[in-house]
Amino acid sequence: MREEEESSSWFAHWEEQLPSPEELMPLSQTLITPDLAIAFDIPVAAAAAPPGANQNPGLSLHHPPASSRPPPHSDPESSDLNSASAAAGGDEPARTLKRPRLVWTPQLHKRFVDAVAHLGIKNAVPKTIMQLMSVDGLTRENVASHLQKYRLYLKRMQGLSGSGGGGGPISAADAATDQLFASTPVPHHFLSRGSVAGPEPFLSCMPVAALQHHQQITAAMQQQQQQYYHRRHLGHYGSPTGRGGFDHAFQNRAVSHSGMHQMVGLAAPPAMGFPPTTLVDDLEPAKRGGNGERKVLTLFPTGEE
DNA sequence: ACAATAATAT
DNA sequence: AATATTATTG
Repeated sequence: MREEEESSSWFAHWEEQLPSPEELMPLSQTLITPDLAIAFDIPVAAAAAPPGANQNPGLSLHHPPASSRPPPHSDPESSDLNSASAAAGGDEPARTLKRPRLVWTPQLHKRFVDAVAHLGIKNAVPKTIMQLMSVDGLTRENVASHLQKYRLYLKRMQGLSGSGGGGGPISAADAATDQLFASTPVPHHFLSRGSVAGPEPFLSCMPVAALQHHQQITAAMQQQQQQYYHRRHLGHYGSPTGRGGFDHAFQNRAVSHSGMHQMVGLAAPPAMGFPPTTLVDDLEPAKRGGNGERKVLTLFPTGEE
């Protein structure tokens, strides 16, 4: 039982373990790739920003595959990385930087489904869903993209559920694809074909608002986290359950690799049914062959479900 | 001008 | 395969 104490204290002092920004700065330069250095515009010349006072809301992550070189001007000017042309210390950084891919964890998806369920298919549109989820850092496009896929999933389900006689063999690919979706119970009426489902008697008129102000803060934190630790792969514990069993890959809290996982606890007003959530950098789901290092963001549920 | 959806790209 | 991004439409 003493373990319980330890487990509860694993986060008690997480702050103390955090190195100062100044401490990390030099390290970052060493660890991060030149690309990242450019993208992040490491403020070598700029005063290090203390936690809580981020220099800028910009998120960035340079993408590796040099395929995205939008500049129509035929001048990559790639040779210049120290300079000032990009953004010298402390000033508004490039706003054209990309954020890392969002990873839809089962928890995050749960929130998504929850929101959709409460809104009703009718009103379940990206913007609204996003707001209801109140997950900072989550963008409308993130939701839209996921929603698109989710709809396909639902269609698929309907298709093989109503059709008589099993005409549509579910390809193996599909099964694998739906792992995420399978992890969350799909509200009955979702599958109801042919008609809409009104909004649940639940939160009918929820003053959804005032939730998007944390975005900048967390966004910055995400950025820092990305700079901070260089995680390759911690190994995974979730057993590859052959089927719909998402073995919570979230036990990483037990990992004692010198890992620096940080959790950002953001206090936010319990506007709607669910407590707000924050994005946190976590371990990656595991990859099989061929997937190099990919920086991603995952969501860690601050509240339980 | 904005938001949603569809289609396509990475 | 999973997301992002772009294009199209309402």
